[in-house]
Amino acid sequence: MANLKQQFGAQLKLLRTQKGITQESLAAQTDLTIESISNIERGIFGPRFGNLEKIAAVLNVEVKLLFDF
Amino acid sequence: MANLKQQFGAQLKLLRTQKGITQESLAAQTDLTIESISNIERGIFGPRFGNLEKIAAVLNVEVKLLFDF
DNA sequence: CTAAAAACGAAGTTGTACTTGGTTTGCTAA
DNA sequence: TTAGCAAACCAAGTACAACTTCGTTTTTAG
Repeated sequence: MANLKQQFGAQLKLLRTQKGITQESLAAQTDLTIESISNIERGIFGPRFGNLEKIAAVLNVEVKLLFDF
Repeated sequence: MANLKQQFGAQLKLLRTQKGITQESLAAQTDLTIESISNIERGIFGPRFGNLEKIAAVLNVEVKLLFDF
């Protein structure tokens, strides 16, 4: 896989779906839009540190797991 | 420790010093300024994904190790 | 003692994360 | 078929945190 954003996005999608959470639900709980979640998962852009923290919290995983690929 | 930026910064400083690399050298190799490296290590701000990738490459570590705390 | 390394502050710039609005596709089931 | 949900996708604009620049001070190491 090409770059870090794409690898991160794929890992996020994997963890999110494993937990049975929709993009819409994740978006609501992180104060992001569903489009932003979609863009992050597709590797269009990577989240800022503040949002990275929020995402990990909602998924109830350590941040490093999001980079474990 | 308070937030993700601070934890990340501390981990970066630890890994950098362990490898005997100066902030100036890391800055040069990542195309960042020494002040930016300093700010990242002190938790003032977190790096963007592109720079995160560069930093890990210079330190010759996987990105997840920078979040391993 | 000294020189290098790094902290610190303030103020400005810029890249990109993020939004908004809308369309489209894929899936599942009634 | 149709309805409805989840998510991909696209273009264009905004916002803000990352990043810079310049200068000074403090800490650390030799």
